[in-house]
Amino acid sequence: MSQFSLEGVFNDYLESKPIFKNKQALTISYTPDTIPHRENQIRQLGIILATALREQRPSNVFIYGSTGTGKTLITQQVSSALKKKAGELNINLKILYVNCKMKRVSDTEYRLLAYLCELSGVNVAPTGLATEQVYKAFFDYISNYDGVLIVILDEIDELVAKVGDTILYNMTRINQDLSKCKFSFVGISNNLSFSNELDARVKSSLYEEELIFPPYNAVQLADILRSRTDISVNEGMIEEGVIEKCAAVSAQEHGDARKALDLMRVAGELAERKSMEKITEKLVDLAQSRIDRDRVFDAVKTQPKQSKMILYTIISCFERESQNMLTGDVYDKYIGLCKRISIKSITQRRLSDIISELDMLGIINAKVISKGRYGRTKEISLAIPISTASKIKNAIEEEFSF
DNA sequence: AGTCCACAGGAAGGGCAGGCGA
DNA sequence: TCGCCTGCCCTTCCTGTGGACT
Repeated sequence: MSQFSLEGVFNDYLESKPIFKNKQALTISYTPDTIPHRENQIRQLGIILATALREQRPSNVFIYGSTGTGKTLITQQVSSALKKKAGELNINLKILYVNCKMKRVSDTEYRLLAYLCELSGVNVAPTGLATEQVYKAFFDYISNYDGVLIVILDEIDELVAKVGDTILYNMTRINQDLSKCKFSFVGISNNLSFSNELDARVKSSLYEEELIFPPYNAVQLADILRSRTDISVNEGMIEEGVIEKCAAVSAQEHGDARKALDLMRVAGELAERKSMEKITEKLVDLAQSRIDRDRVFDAVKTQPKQSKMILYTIISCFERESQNMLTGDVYDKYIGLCKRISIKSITQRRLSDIISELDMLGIINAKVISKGRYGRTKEISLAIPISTASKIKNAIEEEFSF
């Protein structure tokens, strides 16, 4: 048996030249001092919100642009600058930021209101009360607040998809009953056609001002990457062409700066792990498949048991036959599996919903097709490489030990 | 042109768990 | 402890549908 030496692993690591000097600067939680190619948006948002510095109500703003175009970053930067200035001028300004995509924050109207109450320092039970009561608690707080209050709802499209737009309607009406508080509202959305889904009344009040964040192109992404790698990666650790490659890959994915930063960070981590001297283009490829795989694993992990069983069924069939399946086929196979391992099965109606959910997560592709006389159904295929799918299948097998 | 299949997917509601106030 | 509320996962019942077949 060969002798494994942990001491050796540590020494190798310590002897190799570190790739990063400040890895944090390549994560989304990092707020840089300057944001390249967004000067215009920063100025526009600043002008709109500056009204607060005269203790007047800023217009409601709606911001939209694809993922990783700097919407959140810029909104946060402008808000903190505004708060600082308001502090200097002794102006009462409160900004409540909510990311509607966060689980257990805005899955329901109730939870969002409870979260807003929590941010405002109002004590509200996380469940158990009538929604009306939580509305009242929040509105009471606002009516008594003497100053400017700005609520920022990030990923507002997710909120509306989950709970509808009633809550937005109620929020936009708040101002009519306020005397002391100046209340305004910033909505941020990834979905460019989001406004079409809104009630006309909500739209007219929410869209007092509109800001658009166009996707970054490859050249701009390379600039952003350079400014971040300057502070995060040690000099000479990036092979020529790597920054351009990360930028090009991300530019193809709707000009997503977040993706570019992730690629660079993961490629750097891989280089450190492999004790390599530089981040190479090959590592960027590897990083990309690693990121895709992790995303899928995380999505599957949080699914309920029956979703996992259905995904298991689909993957098993693909391993055997590697051809597209129909809803009916999946259901038959799923029932067979449930019988074999003696678990309770769900109905085909529910299975149909779960298939749509797995489709939305990007794990499978489910397309509604008509086979004429032979009915309408969904054609299902895997949206991830079969090697990743097999790993997921093994993880599910282990979890339920069958 | 009408029929018919195999579902899709909306609506309503059941059952259970978790959490709260009285 | 009890009643009440919400969230989640699920069922039942139902209507709608695209296009091959007759």
